[in-house]
Amino acid sequence: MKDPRLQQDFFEQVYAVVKLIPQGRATSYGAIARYLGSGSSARTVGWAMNAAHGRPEIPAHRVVNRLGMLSGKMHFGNPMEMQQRLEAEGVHVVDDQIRQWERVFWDPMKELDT
DNA sequence: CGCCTGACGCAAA
DNA sequence: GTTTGCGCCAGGC
Repeated sequence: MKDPRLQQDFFEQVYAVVKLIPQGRATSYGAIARYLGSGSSARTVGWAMNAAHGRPEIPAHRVVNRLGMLSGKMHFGNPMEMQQRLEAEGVHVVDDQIRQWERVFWDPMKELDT
């Protein structure tokens, strides 16, 4: 990501991908980072989500770490909100971990790859 | 300014 | 096989 303009839009790019996540599916910070070309900036994606608060358009609950763990649930107003929203979409969560993660996982690289 | 931290992820020890 | 450390980008102090 050498273009400063793209860096500026990094968050927006993250949001754009997150908004594309289908209901009942979830992806990982790293997957989004790789899709955006910054494969090793998964943390920044997490930071972007942190800044996504107050953005109902952005289903932050559908973004978890690469293991399918709800690592960011504490950053929701109510830690259970993330899990509840996932469950409401048919994604079962046990012990802060998504069940059948392989099936639920939505890889933008794979799904949106041109 | 420079140093530290963070919703992560991978390599190395 | 488990634990530690570093990189990535942005923001706070």
